[in-house]
Amino acid sequence: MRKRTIEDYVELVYDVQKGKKRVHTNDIASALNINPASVTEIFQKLSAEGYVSYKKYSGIKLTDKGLNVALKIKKKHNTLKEFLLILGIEKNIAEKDACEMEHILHPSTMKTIIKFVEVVKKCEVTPFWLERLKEYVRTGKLSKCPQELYELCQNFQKIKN
Amino acid sequence: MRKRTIEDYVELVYDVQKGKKRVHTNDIASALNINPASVTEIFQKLSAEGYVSYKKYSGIKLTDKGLNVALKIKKKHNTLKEFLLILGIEKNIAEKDACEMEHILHPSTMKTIIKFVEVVKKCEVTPFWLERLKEYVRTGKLSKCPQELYELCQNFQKIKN
DNA sequence: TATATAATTTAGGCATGCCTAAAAATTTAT
DNA sequence: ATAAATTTTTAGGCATGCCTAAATTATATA
Repeated sequence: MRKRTIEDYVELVYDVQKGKKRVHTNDIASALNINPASVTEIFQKLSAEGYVSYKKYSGIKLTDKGLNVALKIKKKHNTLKEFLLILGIEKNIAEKDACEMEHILHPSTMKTIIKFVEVVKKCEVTPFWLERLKEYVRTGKLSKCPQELYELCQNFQKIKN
Repeated sequence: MRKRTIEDYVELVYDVQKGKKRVHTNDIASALNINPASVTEIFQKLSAEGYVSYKKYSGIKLTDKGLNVALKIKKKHNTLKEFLLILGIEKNIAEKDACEMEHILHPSTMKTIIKFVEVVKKCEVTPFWLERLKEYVRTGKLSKCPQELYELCQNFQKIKN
């Protein structure tokens, strides 16, 4: 796996923190399958960089700074997952890929994807292109674009110019 | 930057190798802005894992195994870049994000994206949803879906069920 | 409240991916 | 063909992200 970033940890701490006062080394260690001793080091780093408040032997708690970072990433994560789900990616895979993508995409790419998701979600019917895509993924066969739709697009294109 | 993978190196070697017999440490070092001494180590590793043939002081050359890996990644890369360009992402950013995504996406996500690109490319007109998305990204305003298109989608949905 | 148990931290170690400086090999120019 | 310049490699170093074992602190129970 790639090197885990501060963001990864902050996000995880956020998730674990729900319904708890403080997050302990073991919580993170078992979530990541790493040694509690390693988590202590992570806590020290997170603390040094101001993402958590840390008191020896009593776990950590996100600071405002940490919380903001966590929320920002959670939002990215959710949007990306929605995006992948829209495309028809299987839930678990969407979850995992979103997890990776959230750290690497350029803000402007992220922005476009946010808009993409919004547009699709505002549709009251499943968009035709999406139906067609999913069918293609499923069957390997790409149905022809119906004449009416084709003409519709052409007309709109003309109007635009 | 994230840790560079074997794949990164193989891909780069492939690019540099074009129109040359062998790839030398300096080629890679200057491309990655790292020290030639570090590249020697990379060459040794690539060689040990069978991606390149390596003879001290005379550079490397991709083996069949290495070439296959390179081609597979190049293909992924191109598809992802096309995908991002379709969504309206700026060229340089699409290039960079594709570079990151190519290493992390699940094969099934990749497969869907390949189909997505194919579908859009087969369209003889710019799909309506795409026009609409781009306008939304540009202006922040999302035009209403025209009644005709809406009805069309509804009809197709009915037919399907 | 004393003690056993569990959680946490410290100390020291290992692999990796990079570095610099110096040694070795190759290439170029005279 | 030899000296000078260039390229490549080796050797040794540093940071980082993990590890284990042992020491320390906290908690639970008798």
